[in-house]
Amino acid sequence: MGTTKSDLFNKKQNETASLLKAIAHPARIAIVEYLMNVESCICGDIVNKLPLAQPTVSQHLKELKSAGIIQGSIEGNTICYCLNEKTIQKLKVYFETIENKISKQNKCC
Amino acid sequence: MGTTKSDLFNKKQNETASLLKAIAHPARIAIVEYLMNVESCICGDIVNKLPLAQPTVSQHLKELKSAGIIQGSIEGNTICYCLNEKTIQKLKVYFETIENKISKQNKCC
DNA sequence: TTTGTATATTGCAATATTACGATAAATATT
DNA sequence: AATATTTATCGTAATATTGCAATATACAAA
Repeated sequence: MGTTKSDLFNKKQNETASLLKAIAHPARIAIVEYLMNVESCICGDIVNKLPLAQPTVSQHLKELKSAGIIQGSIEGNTICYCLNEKTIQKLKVYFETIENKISKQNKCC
Repeated sequence: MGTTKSDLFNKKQNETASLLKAIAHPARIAIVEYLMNVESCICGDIVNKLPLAQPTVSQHLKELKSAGIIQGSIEGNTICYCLNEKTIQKLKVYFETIENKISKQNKCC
C-alpha cells in the first residue's frame, strides 16, 4: 500500500485533498509566505531564499504550480512567480464554510 | 531521504505544514465533511460511513485528533466526535490573511 | 462471568515523498 | 561562437504514508 484509495471518495474530496497536500510542506509554506510578503511578483532568486538545493526548490515550485497555487511566467532568463489569488481564496472559503456550519451545531464535546 | 528538513524552517511554518498535512487526505477530508454536515456531534459509526477498514479509519481519526482538528470524548462504549472550531478558524484566518495581503500587491503574472 | 460490540494498537507490505548530485535545456553576455 | 547564468529533469537513496489482517483493549449486556 502507501497508495491512497482515491476511487473510493468523490472528485471534490480528492481535489481538496490534493490542493491541501500541495501546500502542506514547510518548504512550500515558506515559498507561499515569501511570495505573500513581497510587494510584487518576484523574478528568480526564490532558490536563494530557501535552505534547500536548487533541484529541490525547483521540484517544490513545480508542485505548487501544477496545483494552481502559484503562477510563473517566463521573463527572459528567469521566471517571475506570484500567488494565484483565486486558489488562495478557494481555500479560505472552504474553511470559512466549515466554520459557519459548525458554529450553528449543538456541541457535546 | 523522504525526510522533510524541518529544522531548516521556523516553528510556525512547520506547525502550519503539519496541520494542513493532517487534513490533506481524501479520507480525512471525508471525515471532516461528514462531521460538518451532521447536526451535532456523532457518537461512533464514522467507521460505517467510510469505505475503508476499521483500523484504517481509526488511524485517520487519530491523526485528525492529534492535530487538533477533531475532538473525541468517550461516551460509554463509543466515542463522540466533533470538529474543533478553533482549529478550523485558525486555518480560515491563515488563508484570509494571505488573500488580504496579495490583493494589495502589484501583480505581474 | 461469558459474550458481544466498539475502538485502538501492532506489524507489515506496497507505494509515495523528499532531497540532491549530475546533467540538460534555454537564454544572456561577452 | 564560447561562456555564464538560470531553471528543469533524471536517477536514485532514504524515509514517510497508506491500508489492512490480526490482535488487544475496554466497556456493555446477558
